[in-house]
Amino acid sequence: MVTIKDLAQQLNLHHTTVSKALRDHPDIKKETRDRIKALAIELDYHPNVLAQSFKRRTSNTIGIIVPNINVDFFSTVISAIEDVVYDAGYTIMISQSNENFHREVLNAKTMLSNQVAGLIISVSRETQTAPHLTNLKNNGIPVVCFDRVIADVSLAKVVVDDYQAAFQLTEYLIQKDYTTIAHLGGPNMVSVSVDRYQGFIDAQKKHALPVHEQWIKRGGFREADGFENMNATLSQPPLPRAVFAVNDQVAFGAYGAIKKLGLSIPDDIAVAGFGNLMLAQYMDPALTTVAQEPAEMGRSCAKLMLEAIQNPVKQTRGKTVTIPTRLIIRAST
Amino acid sequence: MVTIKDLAQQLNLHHTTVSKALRDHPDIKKETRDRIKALAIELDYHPNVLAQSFKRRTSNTIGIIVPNINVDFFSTVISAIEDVVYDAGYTIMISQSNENFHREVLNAKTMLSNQVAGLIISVSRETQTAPHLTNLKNNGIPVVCFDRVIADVSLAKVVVDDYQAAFQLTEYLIQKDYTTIAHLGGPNMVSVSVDRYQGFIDAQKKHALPVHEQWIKRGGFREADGFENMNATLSQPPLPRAVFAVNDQVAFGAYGAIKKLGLSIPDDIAVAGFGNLMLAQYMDPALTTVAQEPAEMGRSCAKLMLEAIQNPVKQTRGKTVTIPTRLIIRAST
DNA sequence: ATGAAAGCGCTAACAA
DNA sequence: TTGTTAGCGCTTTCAT
Repeated sequence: MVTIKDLAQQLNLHHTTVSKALRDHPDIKKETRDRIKALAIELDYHPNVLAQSFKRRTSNTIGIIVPNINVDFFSTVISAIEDVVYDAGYTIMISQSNENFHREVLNAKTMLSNQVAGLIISVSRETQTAPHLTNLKNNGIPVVCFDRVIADVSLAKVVVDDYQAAFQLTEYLIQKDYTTIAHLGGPNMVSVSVDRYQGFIDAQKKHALPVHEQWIKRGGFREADGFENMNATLSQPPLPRAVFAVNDQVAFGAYGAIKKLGLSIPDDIAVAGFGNLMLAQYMDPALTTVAQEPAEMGRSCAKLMLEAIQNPVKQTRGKTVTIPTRLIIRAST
Repeated sequence: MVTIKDLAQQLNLHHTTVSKALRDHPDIKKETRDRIKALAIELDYHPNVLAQSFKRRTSNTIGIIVPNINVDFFSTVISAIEDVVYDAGYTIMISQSNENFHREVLNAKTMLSNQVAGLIISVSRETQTAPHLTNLKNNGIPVVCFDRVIADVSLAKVVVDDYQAAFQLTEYLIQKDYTTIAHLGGPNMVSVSVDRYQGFIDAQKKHALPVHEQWIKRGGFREADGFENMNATLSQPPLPRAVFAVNDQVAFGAYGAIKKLGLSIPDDIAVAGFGNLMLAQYMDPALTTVAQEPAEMGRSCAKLMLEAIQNPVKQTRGKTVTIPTRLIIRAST
């Protein structure tokens, strides 16, 4: 690998001169600068970014931690983040928590050790406190949480208004005359589960509908969880007229359980999800759901991060951006 | 951020002693080592990985370049890579070429500048030569290509036998008595397009079926490309009895075009894809396709890379790993 | 306009 | 067993 010293030697200059020239420092006169740059190209010089970052005590890398890359929502967010930060000269470093708090803490440590310029994270379902994140903040590294967030005022956040979206969706169901509605919820302590659940409850209260405990289930975010919980619901009459699932995967699981009994969607039981996975439109029947605009979330995360990096003082403390959702009505309701 | 010098000072030791102790160097006696480690934990010391990598002249980062993270196939591969290399102490740095050769070259340069320990790449559809990759090789950085590869003997590769899989799928169609088969192909110069096409052709030749030029289309990898090319095929009678699409997305586009005319799949025209996206099983009718085992590909890429890093001499030059495929027969044929 | 000196945090070779 | 010296490639400050 050719270094600035190699360039300097060949041109009988000092390496500091070369360093300045390559960065267009006004000290160096145009002619010298041109000679240096020409040789740099000729010898295929690449700056050692590690050395630069080391010296600057911060890198051009933005860390991202998600439960799993291989989830449409997360990969779309990440893709959008990369698109934006790339244009600003940053690269992204990714790790997966695999929904494991301990691993998430290790990931955060690695990000710190790697002197990332900032961290964008959607926390694992086990994560309930944020010392590993505030630790980064305390070391001057801005943190942006998205989607699944932690209630900590010092962290910037990009979220959808899960409560509002769930409220709106539930009202729509009620207005369609589905007055008995079951809920297939997510894990207890995850912010999105809680907020969607609360929106669901409050919409029913607003319309003076009784909430039936036996129609409220909790579980995971996966198809299998939806299948299992829907089976449980179906085995305890009376049956609800509609089901609101915490996300689309869970709704797909519910489809399986309902169809297995030979019941019709939506004639016997209507189903609504949350997230608008690509699959949702192709299901039979197509699934009513809430679009979350993950690309928009990613862009917001990236912008917020770049802002925080450029503004290390105020660091957009606790700033929260809410991305609008869209109710998408399809044949399943 | 606390450094080894801080630790050294507090313990009245030299920082090199601390450095050795933290790395369990046998020079340092157990008692001193324990004192040092205890203080390191107490002060929440984190090694500056950038400084370490800078010194070692290589990082613990493995670069990944893909056309787009937000494609189920790629995100699954990446997820598997991360799982494997994480256990070996590596992190991953990702960038997207967005199917653009120029950007891919820049990405590769960035990876080089960042002193990545290795690069794993699936090339853009515009990429036909590999100087940017051999350049990395020449700088001692191992390169592993996967799925979409470049014919260059010096690069390690992880692929599926696209030719063989397409051949097998085509034979299956023929054996089902679909004797007139159209092809919705991918871009001209991409390895997977070419190989799948050739398998398709050769299987027909083997069974002495004539190949009709008007049933061979070329295009992109997206749903819209499939829709467009299928429309073109449908507008020029006679119609084929079956269609083999270069991938599942293109097959989905074909579904749209066929259904729009009120034709039935598979009664009027059978459809087969390639890739086994999650969607494929949910389509109506469920899509016959070829499973590619992306997670398996990812694990192979990671293993090959770790091997190459540990073995910088032979560097697994041009070694090729072929991942088996599975023909998945569903209702669309 | 250019050069010299110093140092970022760490490790390796050598000295005590 | 511990300490000293030197240097990775780069940038910043100060001298020439």
